[in-house]
Amino acid sequence: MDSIVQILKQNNLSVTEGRRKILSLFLNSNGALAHADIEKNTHSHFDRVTVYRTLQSFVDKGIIHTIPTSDNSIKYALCKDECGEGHHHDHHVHLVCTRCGNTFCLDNVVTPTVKLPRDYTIQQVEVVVKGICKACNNQ
Amino acid sequence: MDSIVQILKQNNLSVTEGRRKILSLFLNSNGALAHADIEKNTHSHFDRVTVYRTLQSFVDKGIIHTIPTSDNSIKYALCKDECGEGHHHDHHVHLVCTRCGNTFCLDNVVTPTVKLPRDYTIQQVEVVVKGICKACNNQ
DNA sequence: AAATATTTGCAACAATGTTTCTTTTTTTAT
DNA sequence: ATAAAAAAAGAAACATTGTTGCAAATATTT
Repeated sequence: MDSIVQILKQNNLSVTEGRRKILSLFLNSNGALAHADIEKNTHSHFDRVTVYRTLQSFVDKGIIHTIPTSDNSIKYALCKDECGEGHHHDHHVHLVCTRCGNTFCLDNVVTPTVKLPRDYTIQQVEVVVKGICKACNNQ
Repeated sequence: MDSIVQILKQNNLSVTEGRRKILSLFLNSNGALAHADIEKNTHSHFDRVTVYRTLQSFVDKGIIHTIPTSDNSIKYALCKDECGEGHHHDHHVHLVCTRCGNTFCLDNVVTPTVKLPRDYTIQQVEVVVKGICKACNNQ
């Protein structure tokens, strides 16, 4: 069985054309995708609402996660295995390439420990690095 | 001379009612503000466009900086002295309180060093911590 | 293959952000 | 202090992004 179908079934999502297509976009992209990227890649074959709902359900199931940005466009990227429904473990660093504009999850870079004063409680740490990605640096 | 007027003049911005008011909101708020917060605090006394333009000019001049979020609402906070026109040095950590919803710049917490593989270049590191702020923890 | 459950697409709406142009306000120079 | 020049504000129109309710279509279960 197709690994795309497998992922959907494992997460109790019915297998529909839209979900298959959108999930495959994530699997075949090494960078993060925004709603607009998906619209573009599918040539708006799916209703905008469907795309929003699909992304939301993928987030809910822990298949993808959101990446914070400063430019009012939520980006989404595949989660690694440790993520599941209701709990995300995104202990990796995100890189926004200022040359090509793509966003990547640096899965091998561990989020550094942040130490806050005693009267704060840490729940989650997000690190977004702006810089130049591998591909852009090597060209 | 009023410190608000002083800041505006130092940055070659003409002193208008809107800019004075919006800058004072930042000076009197310990957390970050979003466009909507400013609208609320000014009772929409200024045109929406004016607020957008004012925020943009403050960012351009290095008076405030944006904070990345995952929820499509750009937050702005005052910059410390090291920031100037064209270059921001936001080497501090941002805390989003999951209880009160406010966002704070933790100016005394130093951004941890992130080490990337050799073929990446780091330009800026943003750290956003989700957790509980001081005030919420002490109540 | 039929019944049930789920998802999709559509329409309408709400919020957020941008652009152009005219009027008003601020600054500069006299 | 005032007139000229420069800058900013406001208004209108538009673009983009995201949400909700509902009927039609598709997927799953039996």
